[in-house]
Amino acid sequence: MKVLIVEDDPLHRSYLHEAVCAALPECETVIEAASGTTGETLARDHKSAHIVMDLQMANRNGIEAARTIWKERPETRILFWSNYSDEAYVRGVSRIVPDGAAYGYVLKSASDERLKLALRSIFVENQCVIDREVRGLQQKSLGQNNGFTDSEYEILVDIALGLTDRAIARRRNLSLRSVQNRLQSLYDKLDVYQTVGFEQEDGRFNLRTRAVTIAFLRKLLNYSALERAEAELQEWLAERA
Amino acid sequence: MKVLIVEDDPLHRSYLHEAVCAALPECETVIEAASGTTGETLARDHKSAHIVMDLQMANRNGIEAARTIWKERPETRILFWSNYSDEAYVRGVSRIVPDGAAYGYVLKSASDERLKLALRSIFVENQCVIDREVRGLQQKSLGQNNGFTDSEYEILVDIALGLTDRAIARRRNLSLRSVQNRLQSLYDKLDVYQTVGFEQEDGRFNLRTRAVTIAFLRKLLNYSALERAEAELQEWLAERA
DNA sequence: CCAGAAGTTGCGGGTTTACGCAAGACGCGG
DNA sequence: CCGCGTCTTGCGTAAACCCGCAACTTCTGG
Repeated sequence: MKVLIVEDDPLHRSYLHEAVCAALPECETVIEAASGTTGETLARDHKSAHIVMDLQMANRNGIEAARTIWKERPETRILFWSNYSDEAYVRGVSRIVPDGAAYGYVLKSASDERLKLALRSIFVENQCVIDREVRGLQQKSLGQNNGFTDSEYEILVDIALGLTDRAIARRRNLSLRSVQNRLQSLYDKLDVYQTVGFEQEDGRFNLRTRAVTIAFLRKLLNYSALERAEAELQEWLAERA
Repeated sequence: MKVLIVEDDPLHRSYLHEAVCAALPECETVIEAASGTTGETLARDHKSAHIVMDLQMANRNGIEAARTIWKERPETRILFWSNYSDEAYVRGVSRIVPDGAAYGYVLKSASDERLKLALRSIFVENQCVIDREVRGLQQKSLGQNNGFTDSEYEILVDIALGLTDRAIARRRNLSLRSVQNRLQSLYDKLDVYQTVGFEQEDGRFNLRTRAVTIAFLRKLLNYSALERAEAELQEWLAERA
């Protein structure tokens, strides 16, 4: 077995290296990549079938890298190893995993034991392993009791990018009013309407920007999600030139 | 000499521990804290004069912790050791450092050598050491050729929080129009006006939200800056009840 | 002391947002 | 086939936002 490690931080990388060797005696080669892009090319060159991938890396982040890798060979098994369980990451990952693929999501705060178990489960048993905490988020966002529907999430991203209502309407093929409807339900769910003291006066927030902020604070959005969304936007803009 | 290490990540913490011991043979005790809050209390209990502090930690981030520590004993020497050199962090730090205090800012990507040098410079020689890259940012933001003035940065934060023009006016004791002036100069500097294809049509951005997004993408803002700003806002709201 | 730069305010008007109201469109179990 | 809930869309309005124009207040260097 050959395992590819994609991880920014040299400390974490060497820790992972050891963990892999300890958990998988049948693994005879470990390759390391220090960035998303080199991870992609190494995966291609070595036809890697077993990858451990950090999310949040400096250049190209883990989700991007995983997407291109999975696009080329969807049966690749990837274990995501991340510091955070932001809903933005969880959504990002579950959006790109090909159906039937085995993957895992383990937090860096997990114990050695847990990490090793996850390594064996995915790479040997070909089974999905998703951290309890992350799992919770998934449930919540899929079962839409408190979570956001895809259309709400989509429009959240759109306003976060700074698009006008009209621009969103064009992009998503909707009428202006529909865009605004979706916005309203987003505002409802995000609970943007805290009238905020300001004594007796009106003193409301600017709903649009406030929604983005709250989403950020609740980790529905984060830097990497924004970055990806911005890239998609630029792409979309380019192809209608 | 006694050194206090405040750092989330166990790997980084033990790495730091070793680095401190190697660089400072005169250091007989090393104390470790795994979060900002325990860092604060340990600093108080031990009257720590030498601290190495991570920024971005899960609960209370490094800037908060440093602020309360410096408030109690401004002559404390703190070396910030961070993954990123976001302008938001740099601004955050330089906003709270007491004048005359010795402090340092070293990136985690720096070599062992550089880290050890910084440790000696600050803790033994009582000298400021700021990473080249970070220094560049400081220059740029202070010498305001391309950078932002304080008032522009302030208003950036205010709209990022989702305040309305009127609310900002009240908070900063300005007229509505002045707020809007500052907004305009912010928009100029952030270069929000890329009309963006959309064929012949108007299709502009929503300037307000777009400004926030661009600031995020350029790391003028980041999660921890937002978090702090939000806390300050709530505080301000509370004290006018 | 004055000219000029920089920042603050008021006024006015064009545009964008937020949202109530109401008419259709679509899906789905009975 | 009908009724009902969930989207979508249009219309209209009040508020918020963006910003040009122009009068004032500080400041600052000469």
